[in-house]
Amino acid sequence: MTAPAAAEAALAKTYDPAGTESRWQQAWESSGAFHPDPAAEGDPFSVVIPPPNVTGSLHMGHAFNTALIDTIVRFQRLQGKNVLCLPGTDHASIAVQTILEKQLKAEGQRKEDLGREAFLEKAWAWKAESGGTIVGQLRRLGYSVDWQRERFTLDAGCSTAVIEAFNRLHEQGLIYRGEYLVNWCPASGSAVSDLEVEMKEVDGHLWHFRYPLTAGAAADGCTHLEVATTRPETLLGDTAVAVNPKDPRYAALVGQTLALPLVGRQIPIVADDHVDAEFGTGCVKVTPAHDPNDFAIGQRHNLPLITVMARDGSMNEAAGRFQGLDRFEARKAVVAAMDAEGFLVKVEDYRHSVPFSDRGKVPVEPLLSTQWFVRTEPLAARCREALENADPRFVPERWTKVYRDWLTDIRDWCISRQLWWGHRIPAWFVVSETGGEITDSTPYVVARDEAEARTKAEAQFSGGSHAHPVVLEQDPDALDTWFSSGLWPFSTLGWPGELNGAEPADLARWYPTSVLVTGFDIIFFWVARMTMMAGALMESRGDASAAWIPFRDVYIHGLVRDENNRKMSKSAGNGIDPLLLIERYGADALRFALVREVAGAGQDIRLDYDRKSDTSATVEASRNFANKLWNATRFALMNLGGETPASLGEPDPAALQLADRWILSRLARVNRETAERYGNYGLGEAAKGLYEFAWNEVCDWYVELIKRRLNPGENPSPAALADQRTARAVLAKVLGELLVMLHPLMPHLSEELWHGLTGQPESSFLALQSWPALDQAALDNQLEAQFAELIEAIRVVRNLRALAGLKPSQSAPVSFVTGRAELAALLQEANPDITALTRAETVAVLSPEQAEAAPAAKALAGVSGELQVLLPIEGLVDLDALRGRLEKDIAKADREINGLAGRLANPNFADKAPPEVVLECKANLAEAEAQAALARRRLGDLG
RNA sequence: GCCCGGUUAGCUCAGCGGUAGAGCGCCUGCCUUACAAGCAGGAUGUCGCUGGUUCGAAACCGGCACCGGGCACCA
Repeated sequence: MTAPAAAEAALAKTYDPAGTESRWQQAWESSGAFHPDPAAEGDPFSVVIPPPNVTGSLHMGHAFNTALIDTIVRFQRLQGKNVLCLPGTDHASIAVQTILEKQLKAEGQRKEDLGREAFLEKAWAWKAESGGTIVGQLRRLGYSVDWQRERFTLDAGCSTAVIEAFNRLHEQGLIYRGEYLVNWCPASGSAVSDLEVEMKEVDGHLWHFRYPLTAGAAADGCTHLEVATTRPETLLGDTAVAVNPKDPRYAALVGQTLALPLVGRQIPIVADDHVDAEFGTGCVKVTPAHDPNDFAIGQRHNLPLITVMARDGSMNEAAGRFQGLDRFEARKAVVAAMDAEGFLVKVEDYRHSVPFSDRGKVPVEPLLSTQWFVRTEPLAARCREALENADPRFVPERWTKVYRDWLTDIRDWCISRQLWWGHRIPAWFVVSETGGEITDSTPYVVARDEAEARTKAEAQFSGGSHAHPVVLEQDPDALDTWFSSGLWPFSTLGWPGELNGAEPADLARWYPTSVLVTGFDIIFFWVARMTMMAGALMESRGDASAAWIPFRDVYIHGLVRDENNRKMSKSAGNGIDPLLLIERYGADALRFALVREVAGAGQDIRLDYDRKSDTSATVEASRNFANKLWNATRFALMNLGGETPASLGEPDPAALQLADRWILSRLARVNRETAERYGNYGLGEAAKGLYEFAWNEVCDWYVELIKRRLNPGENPSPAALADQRTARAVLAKVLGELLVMLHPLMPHLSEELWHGLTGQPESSFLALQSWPALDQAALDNQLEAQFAELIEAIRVVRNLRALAGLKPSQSAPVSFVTGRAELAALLQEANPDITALTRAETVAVLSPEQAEAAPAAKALAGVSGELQVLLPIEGLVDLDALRGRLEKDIAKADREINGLAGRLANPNFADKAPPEVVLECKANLAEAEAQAALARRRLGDLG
């Protein structure tokens, strides 16, 4: 019993993806199909996936990203490349810690109650659960990644990489520690980077205050300056008022002092260009410790920094009587006090933007704090240089500018976070120097481990002797998640490897990676961080940017939006669980739907979805396509007589019929186009092209055309049997190659059907086959054009039959009239096909002369080009419908004649347009005129 | 304020110099032995507005309008 016969018996009428998908997922994984050997043959092709955060479960955006990456890597595998697709997850320091703290809070606890160690245990437990869910979801999508190489940004290997990277950057002076104004998130109790701050428009107020001059009154009688602020509580930390140096109103006052209300401090009036004389009163209160612009003014004028707020967002001792109040209460209290003491001039409603913390969802507080920073400009400069060689190459190209602009005028990156979950900073404070405590002035050493830190510290602080043992304490802070994510393309490949050893095999083989596929929303967070890190750390690979840049291409895709065009996100609560759609329609259907929607260059995709029923018409359409392929294969299995593409062999070119040559030409063309599209990130076009070829050409026409040949009936002649074999061979070839081409998009279904069709054992995989060779010789433009005419002719007949109200089962005679010998020959050759596809009683092909000579019977008539189609079925004809049809034809031809004639009548057209365009235009005009004339005559015949 | 997308059939989108397209939805007729998750046929558009370039513009250039996004930000 052959495999196909078994499959035939097993094939149900409709495709049921559930069992099929899990079966192949297990077979691929257990066989190690996607576990490549770095020593294996084939050009390397590698992708590291964007590691999803272990913050819960995957959403549709991940499914989209997965569908794109998997399509690409599966295609490259079919191209014979040595493909590595490496999976993993991200520890998402701040996001996960926020979730855990929220959980603790619900239980009435704080993390401090647990202690660091117990808290981290909880975090690892969370990671195990969420990571497991995510990995399960990725498997359900059929992701052809190497699970044996799965990584986590906080695993041992990544930790080694992070420590090494931190040390090297520190040694190169690219990491420093210092006190600066940072974005402080009171909700998470940590500093955050500029990228984690989001400006939001809020309705607030602009309070106008009067600050009195210390000197009483100036020469012009002025006794005070008026300032306006949106943040009254910060006035407690004011150390100056600034005016524009060119502002004549205040020129005389610069250098004088003001008495700061409520506080009484004397503060100077300074002149600074930052101040816009046109805005408000032209006077700005300056709070260097609580505002980035004021900080800069303070630097320029050497102003003191007075911090009036604590890290939890409450006012500190410097705030005097306001100490202990939360910042928002303090705001009210300060305003009330100012009003009471007569300093409040007025309050205006004012809409302005306020920086919010992405995670904490509260306004961030610019706060003076000692933190670790990465000096970004030298790293960015190296990346900008690389960009001159198009490293990396962005697809679509327009993202290059976004990336370059961000790398220009970049600010230093604050990398320390006051968090526990994450990579602990590999710096040790020599607390024995500062009385056992970490203060801003405690010296520190950066090292790879505590032993190395001790050696370094002893060398520095105890003269190398053990007489005065140093006491070390590791920095309690953790690193920004993106620090470890920034190392992802090489930390996952084994970097840094053994000390002084050769490069790890994976790194040597697969670095740089071939392409990074990700959404535009993390170009700054992630893409640029990776290129900057690589620029500093991959120096051993040489100076040429192509050697160290972590990916040759960056394929940027859009976001998945919901049915209301909103970005799908967990917080908005409008996410769609991919598993729901997978369960309903299958992973292949979901993947195909997502890729098919992507066609445009990186546009967002809108996935239609009915939340009441959990259905999606888009995904359903793809499911239907899967079912179509299923049935096409089922048809083949029922008609190949137990043979396979291999046993049938290549069809004999001499035996090919018209339809065979046509479909083989189309197959070759689709092969060429599809390979090109897959290779150029034209994934949506590849999907659409295959969909149309499979459904509209193979199923609708080719299969219908060969049914007759596949079933030669009782006692077939040897010629009929030979022709049956030819049709079988072509069908098997077309279907077999189509399945290979579809495999990157619909891996499970194609794998299943390919096994059914080829009878290959379970241990052999379509996923590891070769892309079908392109049959150049089969390409035939002229044939494809002719065949399109034949299809059109058949359509006209069908249309006329529909007009006549003929039942599909009723047969009717058909006549074609054409003056073109080639077309006549084609129609003759296709006579049996036409008969079959139009239920023709007889098919006659006549020249115009012959038609003229014959007595003009009442007939349905239609035209296609200059071809006339006649259905002489007097009596059955609905004359009005027929007239309507002819009038429509005439109107259409007339419109065309008008347009074409008008164009030809324009002397400029004949002079300036290319000759072939003019000729084509004339030909089209002649045809349209002939068509109109024919239709008019037929209309006249009807009386 | 600066930058980037988008505006084409009821919906979702392709087309990006030579006579307007697909899928879904809609209408009509069909259970034709692969598939009703199907087959055949059909209807549907001042291609946002406005100038210009061109023999010819949905497409190229300018302006405008509206929608979406990013960056910066004046207290």
